[in-house]
Amino acid sequence: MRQHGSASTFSKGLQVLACFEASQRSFTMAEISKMTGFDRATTRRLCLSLVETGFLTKGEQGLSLTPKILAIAGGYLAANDIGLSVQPLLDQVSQDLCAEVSLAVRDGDRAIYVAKSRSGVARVTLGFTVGSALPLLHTAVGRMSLGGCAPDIIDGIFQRLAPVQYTEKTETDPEKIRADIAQCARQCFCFLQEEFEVGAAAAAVPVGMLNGSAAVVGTTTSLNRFAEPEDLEQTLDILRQAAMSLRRLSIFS
Amino acid sequence: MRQHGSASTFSKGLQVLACFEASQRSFTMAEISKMTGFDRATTRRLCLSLVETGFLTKGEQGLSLTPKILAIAGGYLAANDIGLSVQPLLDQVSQDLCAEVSLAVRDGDRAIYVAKSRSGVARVTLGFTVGSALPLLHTAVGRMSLGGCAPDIIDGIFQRLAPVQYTEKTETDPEKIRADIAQCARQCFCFLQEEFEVGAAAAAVPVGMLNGSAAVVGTTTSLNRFAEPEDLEQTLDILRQAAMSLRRLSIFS
DNA sequence: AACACCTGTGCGTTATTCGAACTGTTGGTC
DNA sequence: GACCAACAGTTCGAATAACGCACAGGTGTT
Repeated sequence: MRQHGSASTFSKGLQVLACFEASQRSFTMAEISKMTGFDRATTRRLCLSLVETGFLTKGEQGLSLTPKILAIAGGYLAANDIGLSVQPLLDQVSQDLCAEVSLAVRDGDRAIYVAKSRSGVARVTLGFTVGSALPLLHTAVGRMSLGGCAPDIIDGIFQRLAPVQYTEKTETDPEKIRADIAQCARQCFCFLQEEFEVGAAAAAVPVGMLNGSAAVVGTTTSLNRFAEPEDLEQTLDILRQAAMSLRRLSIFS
Repeated sequence: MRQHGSASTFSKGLQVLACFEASQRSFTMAEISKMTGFDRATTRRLCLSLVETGFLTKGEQGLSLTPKILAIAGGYLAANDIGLSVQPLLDQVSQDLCAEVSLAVRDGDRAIYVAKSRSGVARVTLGFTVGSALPLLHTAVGRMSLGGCAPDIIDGIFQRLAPVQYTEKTETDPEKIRADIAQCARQCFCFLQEEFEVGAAAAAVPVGMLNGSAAVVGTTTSLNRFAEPEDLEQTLDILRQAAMSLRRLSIFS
């Protein structure tokens, strides 16, 4: 049931567009019809509109996104001054840490990377980019972004999201995850090992709010990077300084 | 007049969404109505749909994009394997060049950055990010992406686009720009100084086609970086090697 | 040949959308 | 305080865009 006064056909169309978040090279109209639950003819009309307006291209394998969607994403990044103020800072931090560093924000039931830097000397990459969506419950940036949320928000998230077993080390007990989120909030950092990717460790610290979304800065690297206890402290120190520098930018509140 | 069998309301809505490419922090419905030419009530309904579906948020200053659009852009990047295969390569090249390096593709009447790397030691950044849209006629990546286009495509572009005076050094004579595009095609590189940004020089070389769009790899740096004639040759050599490595990836054809 | 899957098309029906007109709020100026 | 500009919210009758069912065709596989 849509709110009075909006456009239901447009809303349906946006659901079709959102199907392309899945990292699939191309989709058939039949697949999209199944994903959205819309009638085949409805799906076809909406897909044709996306092709006409330049958001999709129609190839032999099916429908694919064009770079046009990137241009709108670029509008979000420019509006939030990511390129001029956040990126150079992350580039410096990545150099200091010799690891991938990212700024992520919570968007509904996931965390999304809005900036990312990886110096040439960093060895590990999981292939994430600006725009990558990460699970809230199983990543350092995800849990840290929940750290400042009201209990009813957290309750809602646990109602909608079931824990997922990404690796053998993934914690899947909801109560333990909740407790860890609360601890992250108290200690102002999150550190996870191999919960989301085998062989990978991740740390995150809170930054503040970016245009209404909780923002955190984090790093992902290989496990052996944290062989000594003081390795984590050193990393967190650098991330905290990064967060402090980020907070000085006018885009955070 | 829409093609038979597509959805005009959805197409209108997508025009509203496309307004947010402009790097403005927020927009009023009145501004969007002016930008699109739609009736105020129509604009309002379409905007409400974007808010309901989570693409926009409504704040005191007006409507702003949420990170949701980034997630779809992330789908494009993941579908094209940008994070796992292109980005590490650009990171390495950026380290080698000590400069910002980007992969751009032509999308209609502009070039869009799909990947970008800037090592911590690079001094210059213009603040562009993945998603930044650059003019075709006045940037190295833009002109180089036109290098492989058929004459009718180039004719169409010159019919739709008038040259713009970005700096005192910007070439605005269409015939001279055409001649330069042709020369870029012959010599397989483009090098421009201060045509788009004062104090900046840019070089680009072609890569191939990425999902139907012409892709080029380029670098932007300060003018004094090319004080000696052999400086450009060295940069082009590195970019050409990068292009060769990129072409080995299965995503280019 | 049969089957599964995907796509394209026509058309009667109706739900959605449109846009004009009216109303309300806010901030700035005099 | 009055007035104005700009923006936003709402209603509703009319028109049309969109829906979805049914039919038809193409392609690849067995």
